[in-house]
Amino acid sequence: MSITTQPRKRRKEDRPAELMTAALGLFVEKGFAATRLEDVALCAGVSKGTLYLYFDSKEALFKSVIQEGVVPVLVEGEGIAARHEGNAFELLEKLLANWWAGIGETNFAGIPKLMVAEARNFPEVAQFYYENVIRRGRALLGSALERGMASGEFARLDVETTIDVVIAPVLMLFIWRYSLAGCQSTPADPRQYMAIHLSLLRAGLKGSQV
Amino acid sequence: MSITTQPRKRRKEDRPAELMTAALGLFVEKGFAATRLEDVALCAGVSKGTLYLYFDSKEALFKSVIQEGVVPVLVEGEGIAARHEGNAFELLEKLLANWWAGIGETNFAGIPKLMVAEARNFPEVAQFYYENVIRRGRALLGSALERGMASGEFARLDVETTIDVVIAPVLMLFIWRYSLAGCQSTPADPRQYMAIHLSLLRAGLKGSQV
Amino acid sequence: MSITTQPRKRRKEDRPAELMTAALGLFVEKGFAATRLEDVALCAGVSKGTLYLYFDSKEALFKSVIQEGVVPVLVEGEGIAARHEGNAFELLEKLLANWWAGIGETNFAGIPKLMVAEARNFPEVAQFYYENVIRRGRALLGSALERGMASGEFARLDVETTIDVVIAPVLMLFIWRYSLAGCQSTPADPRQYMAIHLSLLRAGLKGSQV
Amino acid sequence: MSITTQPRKRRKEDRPAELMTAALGLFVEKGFAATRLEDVALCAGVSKGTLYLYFDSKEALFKSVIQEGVVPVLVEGEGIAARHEGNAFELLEKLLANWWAGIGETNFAGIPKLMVAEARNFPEVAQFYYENVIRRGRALLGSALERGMASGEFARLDVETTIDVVIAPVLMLFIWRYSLAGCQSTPADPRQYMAIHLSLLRAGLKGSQV
DNA sequence: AATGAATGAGGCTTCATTCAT
DNA sequence: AATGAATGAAGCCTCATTCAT
Repeated sequence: MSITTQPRKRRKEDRPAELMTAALGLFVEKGFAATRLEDVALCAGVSKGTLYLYFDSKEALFKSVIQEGVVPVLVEGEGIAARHEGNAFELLEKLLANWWAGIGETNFAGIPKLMVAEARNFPEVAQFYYENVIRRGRALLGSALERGMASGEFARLDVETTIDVVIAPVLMLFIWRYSLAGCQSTPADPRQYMAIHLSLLRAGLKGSQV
Repeated sequence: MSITTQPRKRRKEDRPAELMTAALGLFVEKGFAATRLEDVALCAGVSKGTLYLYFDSKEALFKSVIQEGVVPVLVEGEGIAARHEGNAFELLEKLLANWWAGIGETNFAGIPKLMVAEARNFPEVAQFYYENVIRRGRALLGSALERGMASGEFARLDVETTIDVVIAPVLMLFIWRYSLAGCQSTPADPRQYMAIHLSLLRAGLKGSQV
Repeated sequence: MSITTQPRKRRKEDRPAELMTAALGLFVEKGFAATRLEDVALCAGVSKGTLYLYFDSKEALFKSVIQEGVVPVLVEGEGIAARHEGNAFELLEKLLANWWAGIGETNFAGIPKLMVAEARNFPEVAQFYYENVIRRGRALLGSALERGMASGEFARLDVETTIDVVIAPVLMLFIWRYSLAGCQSTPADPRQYMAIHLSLLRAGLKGSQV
Repeated sequence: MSITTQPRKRRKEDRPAELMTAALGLFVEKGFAATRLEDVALCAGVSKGTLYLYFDSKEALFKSVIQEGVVPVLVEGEGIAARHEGNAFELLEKLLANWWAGIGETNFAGIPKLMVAEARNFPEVAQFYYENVIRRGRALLGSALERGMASGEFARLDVETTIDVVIAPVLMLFIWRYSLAGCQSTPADPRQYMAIHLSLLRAGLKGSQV
């Protein structure tokens, strides 16, 4: 009939996402252990018990947050790579920009910090994250680097390690934002940070020919 | 006069350091919240109560671990910079190599991960860390970059942001080691990682003249 | 007119009985506290909320299970006693056999265990059970014993206490079945158990004359 | 020095026993689920946390209560049987009297009720109880019965089942005391109850010869 | 009549902290 | 200085109960 939001029915379907959003916000803010489920519930506007209608335990909630939160972001990047036709460095730029834009505006940007902090306490989750996010993201970057090396646009370097070096400053950008940002220890202007990172890469990766 | 001189006396003086070493190991392994003081004590071979003879609280222990653990490392770097006479990039190389060598072999390398994970839960400690480690380390790097820019060896870039970009891969190297290393998601060969980082920097920072 | 007459209507009237049957099964299996209403509902094929349409609370359900479940069984025994014409021991045999047969095949046999376990937590229910089941059952047995003592068939013993002794092995038979039966700690052959009990009674109760 | 009870040291050794005594009292009174650890602690004069210095969990406490509480009682009985020289029925009398006296004065008498109520919820404990208490107790009784049957003092009956019948009234005596005693549904005079039980047995077991 | 999502009180358990020895 | 038994606040989790649909 009207737009009035059948509050009951709609809730049922949206609840898990609402809860995971609330949980993500607190997990990236305080870490897993220091986050109280009561606060997650409060933050989502429900009671403590409601969490257990959708998640078996605090740990299960944590896993879900990680597992649901990050995979979609990579799909977009894979699409960009598939459609790209210009040179390799332009692809790199696009990928990094997209990654930064797509994640950087949301709390998903806090997941790297969260994984870094909790990987050892949740080996299963770390394994999942490695298989489904890290490995896939690296493959994406690696294909761009190899494209450039094949065409002579980039110098020949060890690809795997170059991926590490290329990706590290972007990860740190996100990590800083969720850790020491309060101490003004973070790049004041992320755009400039990315620009310099890319300018270093442009010159640093350059191969023998154009 | 044997080598085992006054084992008692020595013990007493070493206690705080022993406790901090044990604590560091567990903190960087499991994080602050997930570390139990009982395990710290066990690890140091003392009883739980003994910890409180030397530290007022778990948080005080944490602060001490951070505060005592990292400052000394910087002094060495400052000495290197003061004595250096070659070109700026060689200084950069020395500083990064020294930092990596001096910290990389010990659990101090886990402190960046620890700070990243706990900065928001312990703003005071983060502030201390920022003032005494980050700011000082950045000043060190910044002076090397400025030296190179002044001489025309490096291109002119925003110094503060360039520091971020230069330092990020080194920080990530340490962070990886204490988080996802178990998933083989860490650079297999740190030396090569550092080499590529430096090679990218060498070309990327290069200014108009030598 | 088929046999499946008005399935709706019938359902409605049977609900309480269905729920009580489900509850009895779980109560005698796990005890009152360890039985979850959700499981009772599941077991009866309804939702949790439906239970509250018929019973005010878990305790009310418990009371109903006890109260509805056992009284009918005694009526039959009272009828047997009223109609009996032979000697006292034959009546005893009939009563015990009937009791065992009438209860032993259903989950009602679990009620003694249930009452034993929960009597102290639910004094009201215990009181009800005592007034309506125990007292009545004892009166039945007592009249048989007194009949035998009056005729000289049985020796003169304290009637109340003799009732206890006569009834205890039968109660234990039921209790065992619902507790340690899994450990093969229960009489393997209830029929033989009852036979021996009766044979001991026959000789033990015997008075000066037949 | 003096009798003054080094409260600290002595405590350490006595605590488990104190806690188990308190727990036994509440378990037999209210059952496992309905007993709150806070009450156990209160009852033992300690705090909630102290329980966990000695027992891993509520269930572990339960197991300990059962396991520590009952075995010693059987040893005495086995000694009596070994030393007995009279006829079989006198041995039976001694065993039952000893069992009743040794257990009947303490809360251990509540353990049969406890096991009956919880056996299905704690199969491990039930198994332990069966192996270490029931089986052993039955062996004891069985040897007395067999001695009597061999000498012709007792009639030949199925031994295992006869054990059940002999033991059931004693078990019920204890069970009653911890369940429906409040309803005056328990034998008013346990001594008379035992006397009648034994008198029924004496006549009922009697064999062809004396 | 029936549902099942939501609630929140209550219990088990952990662990930083204290203190008598 | 050192111990380790004891504490109790705090958090996770369960489940009887409610109520809008």
